[in-house]
Amino acid sequence: MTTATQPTRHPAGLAQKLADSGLRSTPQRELVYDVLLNKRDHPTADEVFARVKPELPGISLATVYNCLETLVQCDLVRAVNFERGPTRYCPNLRPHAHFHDEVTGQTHDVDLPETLFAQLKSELPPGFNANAVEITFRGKAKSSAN
Amino acid sequence: MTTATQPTRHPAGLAQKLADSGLRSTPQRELVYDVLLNKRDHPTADEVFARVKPELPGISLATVYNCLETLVQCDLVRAVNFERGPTRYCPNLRPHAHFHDEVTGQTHDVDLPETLFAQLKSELPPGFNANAVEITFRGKAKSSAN
DNA sequence: AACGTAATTTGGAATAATTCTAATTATCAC
DNA sequence: GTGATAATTAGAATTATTCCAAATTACGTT
Repeated sequence: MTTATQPTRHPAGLAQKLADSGLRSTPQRELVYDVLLNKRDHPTADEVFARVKPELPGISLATVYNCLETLVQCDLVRAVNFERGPTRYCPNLRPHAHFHDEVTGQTHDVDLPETLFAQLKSELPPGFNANAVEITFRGKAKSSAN
Repeated sequence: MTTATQPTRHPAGLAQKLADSGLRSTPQRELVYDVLLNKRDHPTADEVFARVKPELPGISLATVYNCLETLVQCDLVRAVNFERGPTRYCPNLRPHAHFHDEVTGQTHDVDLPETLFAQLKSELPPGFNANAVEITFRGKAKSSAN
């Protein structure tokens, strides 16, 4: 597999979004972002590292952590945590919840209407002001969904 | 503060619930459970350890972890995770969400109608069968609520 | 094209929370 | 009381992540 054949998937917005935050575009950051866009299975930092290394053999795990953190900071990627497991990364920016399959260990996105998030926030007692809501399901999915 | 004055808060159900699971009642387990019932501020294992040690100076941190795990197994306590922070423990068994105050770091229970949990589950695409839903809010609370 | 400055990357050490292990101790049924 | 089994203990080990200081790279200016 050569580098030339794969489309550059990131919407070119990367360099722009980075610049907006006063950050530079680097091969490492672009590649990490590409990897997240191209296989949206909520990989861990280790998994991203493994996917990125063949393309950029010199990259270090610390850099993968740095890049992921940067992408989260720029609102290009979301960090997803489930119980005490390693943090997973998700380039889906639409409002959605996560479904953790107890059998396969896989994580699936579940798109939800924004009204539902709003409704949830409205259930908060007075004085509580939420700027984020996270919803996580745990259970079994019928074979290979998503 | 002496030991004698505090009421034994656990509903005596502890020994029973433990027995139901083929487990034994021990001073360590009772004390850990008491501590959770008496100050419901979602303590970490370390915090539970600190609260328990004055009463039972010989107790070890490993035992606190073991006891907490046991209580979770018996459905007397729920483990609560927020991002990568240490696991917190919550004896509130009613259906509820958690609100993490970004300013104080405190965690508050937010009771929610069961209908809401049901409604959420009904939003899942066909083939997804959830047996648990977790809802977490992040934001600011007006001073000392809860 | 070379330069200086600052951001970024790197490898390895350090940290934090938790789990594991092997030995000791406590509990319950008889 | 005694013995089989479960629970506790102290410390080592593990896992995911962050920190650090040094080396590299990129960018804007000449």
